[in-house]
Amino acid sequence: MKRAKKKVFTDFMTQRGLKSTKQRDLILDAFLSSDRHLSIEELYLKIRAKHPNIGYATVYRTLKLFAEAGIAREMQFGDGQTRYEHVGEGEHHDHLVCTRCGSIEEFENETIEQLQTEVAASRGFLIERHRLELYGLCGNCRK
Amino acid sequence: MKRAKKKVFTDFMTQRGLKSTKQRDLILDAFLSSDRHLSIEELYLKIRAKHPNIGYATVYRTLKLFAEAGIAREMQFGDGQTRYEHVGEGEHHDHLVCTRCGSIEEFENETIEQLQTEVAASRGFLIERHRLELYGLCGNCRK
DNA sequence: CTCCAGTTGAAAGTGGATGTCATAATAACG
DNA sequence: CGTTATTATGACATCCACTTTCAACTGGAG
Repeated sequence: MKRAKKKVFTDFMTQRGLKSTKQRDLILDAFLSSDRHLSIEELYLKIRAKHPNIGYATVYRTLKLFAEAGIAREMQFGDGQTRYEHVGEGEHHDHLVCTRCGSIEEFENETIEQLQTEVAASRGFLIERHRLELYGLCGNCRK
Repeated sequence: MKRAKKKVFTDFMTQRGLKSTKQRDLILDAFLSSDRHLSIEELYLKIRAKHPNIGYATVYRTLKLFAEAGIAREMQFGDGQTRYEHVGEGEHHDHLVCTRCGSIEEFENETIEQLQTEVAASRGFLIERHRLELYGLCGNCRK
């Protein structure tokens, strides 16, 4: 899976005539081996710990590249920071965001997706993408 | 309906010991008589057209007040601006956002809400609020 | 090895939101 | 009605999370 995404990214780079660099390899590794939903800042600090001479702008630009390459997706959960999540082949999921501890779980529900399509169709609306987030208390925080 | 919201707001102001001012009245009128989902900037410009000596900060602060009073709600649709929508008594709805013309329609679907609750329950998650947005092309823009 | 297009990191720039503060306006009181 | 204690306003400054700029620095094709 990591391998697969690395391949997707190198192919993307080749196809666009972009270069492979130490920094990009580092950032890709850090991204793939991280929890999902890290912000630029978080990933930057994480990498920075081991490689103090990497710039914020590079992390920023590289994450954008990941998004273009289709291995990452930008998300906003209302905390004022853009977060990047991993994207698998055509996979989609929605989120449960804990308002206390900030943890983010994922879920999928085919029936909901189906209903969304119906609602849209009844308005003549063509869905390109959607976002569904449930905010509240996660199991841990309810105790 | 406008009357009702005005009352809610004046009650809120009284209860909090806040003053009634020309500016607040103006902004409230403009807000209530506007399309839904205006950004601060949009409402500011709209008011500014008739009343050139009103400040952006006043609009900003007043909208925050509306939100606290419960007659408005802050929303983010990913265009980098905070938008304020009208809120009725305990009412809730989701959004269809056109990625071409930017128009925003609303819809409600009880079944989807129900399914959300079930998904959350199965994870031990307690929903406080949610957001569901469908992005795509509206009827007009598909033509 | 050379050379050039692509990269990097530091620093400056942006845009929207938010804070500051002297001045102005409200509303309660005398 | 004036006075006065607050509260509100508006111009401006600041913050913050990106986003762009640019001179110095590679990667890799030839």
